[in-house]
Amino acid sequence: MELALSLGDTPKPFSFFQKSFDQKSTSSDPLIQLNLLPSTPVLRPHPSPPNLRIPWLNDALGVEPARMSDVNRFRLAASVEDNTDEGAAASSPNSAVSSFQMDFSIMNGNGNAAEGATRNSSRERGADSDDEENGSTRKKLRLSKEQSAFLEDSFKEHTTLNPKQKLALAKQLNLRPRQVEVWFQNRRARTKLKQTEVDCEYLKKCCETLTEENRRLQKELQELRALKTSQPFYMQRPATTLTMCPSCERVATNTTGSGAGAKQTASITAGGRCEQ
DNA sequence: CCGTCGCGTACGGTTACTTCA
DNA sequence: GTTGAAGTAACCGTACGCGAC
Repeated sequence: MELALSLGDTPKPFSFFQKSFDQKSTSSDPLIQLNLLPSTPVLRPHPSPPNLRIPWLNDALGVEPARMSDVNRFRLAASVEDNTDEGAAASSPNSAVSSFQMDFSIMNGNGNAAEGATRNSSRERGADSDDEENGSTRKKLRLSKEQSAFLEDSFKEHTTLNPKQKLALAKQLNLRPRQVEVWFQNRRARTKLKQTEVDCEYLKKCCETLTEENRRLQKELQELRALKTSQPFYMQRPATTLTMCPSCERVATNTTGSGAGAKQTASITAGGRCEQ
């Protein structure tokens, strides 16, 4: 039995980010890709919102910037300074995303406007009262489906982010770089957890197979012993040895003569292979 | 060349919050 | 309306790599 772990398509080159970011590539990132998810085309339109703009991609494609009307946009003004926690790189004039805006208004899960409003309000609350106010309480805001989907897409491209990529993503999704960072950390953890579950399942199957094989061998051994006791004339026959065939792993007799006993199992040739 | 210091980041573990049945 | 489980954003402590000194 062979159970190969194939958890996704072959690792793709990091074309997505690499295009616009430093061509020299921050090679400090080991490219280990665990694709547990079904393989998906890199530039598929779904589930990314239609007017979600990938700056380094859309710039190349000549796509118009989208307007942003999601509650998260309220963070935008602040987020520019907000990037204080990650340095000022985000406000770099060379940043490909400096003028980027996005529109999350079309989304909000399940098409449920009320739920969306609720989510948004809670998110807005969290966002508005973010780190500035009381740094003591932990705020947890739910990422929108579109934000999550976009992060997922990015994750499929690369499971780790260099600072530029992080800033760009943060800006694009109107999140703090720290949020993007945390999301990727958690996502890697989830991937690893899933991988562990898959491994466990595989080992479990292996265990079952070995148990079954053991049962079969025990039974075979028992039969051979029974055969031996029921046919005492064996003792008078020339010496017979039991040999395991290396190719088919079946027990075979290696006897110097022929007889009733030899019919029960295969015989081993000089080359050590059985002849069945 | 070697030690160490600071910085950034990844990771494992945990907590706190949200959602849903 | 309440509750428990599941999912996940956020945090903490630690380890490691890397460049500067």
